[in-house]
Amino acid sequence: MRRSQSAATVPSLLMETFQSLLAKKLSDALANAGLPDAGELAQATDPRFGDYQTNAALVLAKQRDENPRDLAEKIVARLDVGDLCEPPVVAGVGFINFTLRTGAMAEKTVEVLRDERLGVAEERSTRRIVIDFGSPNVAKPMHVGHIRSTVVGDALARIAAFLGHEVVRDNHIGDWGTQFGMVIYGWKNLLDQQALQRNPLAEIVRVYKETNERANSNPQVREACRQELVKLQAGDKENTDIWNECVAFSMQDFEHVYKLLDVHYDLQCGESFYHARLPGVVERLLKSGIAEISEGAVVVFFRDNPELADKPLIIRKRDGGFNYATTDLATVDYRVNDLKADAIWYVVGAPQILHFKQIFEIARREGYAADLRHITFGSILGEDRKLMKTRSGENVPLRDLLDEACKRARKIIEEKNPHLSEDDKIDIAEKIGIGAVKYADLSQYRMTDYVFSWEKMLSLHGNTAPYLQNAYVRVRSIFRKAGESAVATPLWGVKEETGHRPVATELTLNDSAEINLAKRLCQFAEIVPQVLNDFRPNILANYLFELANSFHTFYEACPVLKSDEPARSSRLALCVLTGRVLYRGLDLLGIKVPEKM
RNA sequence: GCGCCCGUAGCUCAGCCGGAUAGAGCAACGGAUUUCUAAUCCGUAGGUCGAAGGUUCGAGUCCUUCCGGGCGCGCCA
Repeated sequence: MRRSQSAATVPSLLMETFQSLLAKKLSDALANAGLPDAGELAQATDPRFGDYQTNAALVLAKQRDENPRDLAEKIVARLDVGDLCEPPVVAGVGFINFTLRTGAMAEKTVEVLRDERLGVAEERSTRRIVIDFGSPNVAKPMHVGHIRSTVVGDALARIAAFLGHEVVRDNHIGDWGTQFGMVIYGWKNLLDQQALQRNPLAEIVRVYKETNERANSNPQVREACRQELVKLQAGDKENTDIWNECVAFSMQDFEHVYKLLDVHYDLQCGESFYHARLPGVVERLLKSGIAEISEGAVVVFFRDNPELADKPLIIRKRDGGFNYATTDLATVDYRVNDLKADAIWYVVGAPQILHFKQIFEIARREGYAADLRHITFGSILGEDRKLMKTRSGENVPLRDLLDEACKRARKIIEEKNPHLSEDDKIDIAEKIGIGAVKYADLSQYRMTDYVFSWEKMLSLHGNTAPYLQNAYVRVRSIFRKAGESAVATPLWGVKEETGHRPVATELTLNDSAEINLAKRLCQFAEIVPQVLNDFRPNILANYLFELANSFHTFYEACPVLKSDEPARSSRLALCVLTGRVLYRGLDLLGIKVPEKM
């Protein structure tokens, strides 16, 4: 039935959204009419149908083989919603439409304004969720391929945490692959110490690539690399030291990027962390009969699962080595048994769907109860609609990409607002540039491949970060202009997100732009929990875009500081709340706002 | 061969569990600036939702087949 009444989303605070209030009233009316709960109560699909609608009568009519409009009338007769909306009307084939009273909106807006959480309730049943995202590889620079995982994973983590879940952000770094044989061989034979001093990671990448080329054409080199890997895995001192240094250099590069992106991890348990646990995993699976020996390797078959029947999974190679799958199984075990995770979310690209199906299926057979989710996403494409690469056909380093974003943002700032101070320009360029890159990812459904375009993501028009940031800047500008006079009593104990306190105890909404804006502001609390429904940050992004749009319309139509009371105070309050919702909403997406731009 | 994902306006994309006459932005065209940032707003135009069947009160959404694109399928990660 209605999402707003499902166990996961019942508000635990006193404050409730219009949606949940109306859902309850509908539920009461249905009970009153001797009918079971049915259908859903949702925001209206079109303004012509009012603000909320329900299809309860349609669903019930089908179940009971009755006339939907008659049923709708029956339900409407028992609906007691006079405090919230105009009399509900039956429309179309049997929808019931609700139009909020302006007074109710004004009251609700004040409630939201008073609430530190902007009306967003914490989930009733919270869980410990390990979120696996980012996962760069050591000895390779982070590139565009990592950005979606990092940005989407971080946003989901922020949102889940805000909703009250206990979130563990885990960076599953690729620090133990077979590539290390080549890295170590290269380190020993090809390393240029001076180059290493200048740019460590670049030098490591260089020797890795060169070794790779040699290994491809020379079997002796390939064998030498394999030997280095064997030594490393056996704990050889020299190779372990080299490995440690490579990891440290790589981490420096990651940290630089994470600082720019404002991404933080609670845990960075890379693949090497699980190394010692791998034999145990294989033993356990063999013992339980889930795995078996086949052609010298240890393999899990899924014979009773039609989808996986012809897709076995190797967990120990014929040569005795372990692989990616073994590590992932050890990781599940650690997260469930040691970290006590109720859920694990893997924010990993779509190509690995099969792999995670296999892993999850094995976890299920082993009896792990945790809720395992593979949150997939599509690729970032270049203007040619092919996987985004540099001109020479290589992956685009993330550092370079982010630097260019800031550079381009800076250029626009120079054009639009040259009188800003140098410090401001640097700060704003970073917020706009990074924000634009992140928002481009988050504003789109994660499964769609999308075309990367500087021009589009940095545009001030349309669904972009700068457009949203500009709405916030306009709010701030009003308050800068207003100065202290706008900051009056009573104080509402609101956490300082914008630095300004509201100035009215009640709102008078007259202009349609004011009403629209207030309505949007009340919807924030209805939108945020929906994101986790199907892991879609773009739902929040789209909402914020519409909010910014409503605010810009309001801004054009309704002078704030120049208007007379009570409109002035009301409008100031709308501005405060818009600023706070934008700030908080963008923060949940991991995007910062500048004060000026 | 088998499996997964995608196909919506000229372009980039929304449209979650099936809801009413399919929506934005860009580009195009026409307006608005004695102003709290025009870095904006208002308006016009633009569609057989890849194709064909099916399920039902109702399908962009679910099922089947086909077409087109991407990805994946025993010792890489």
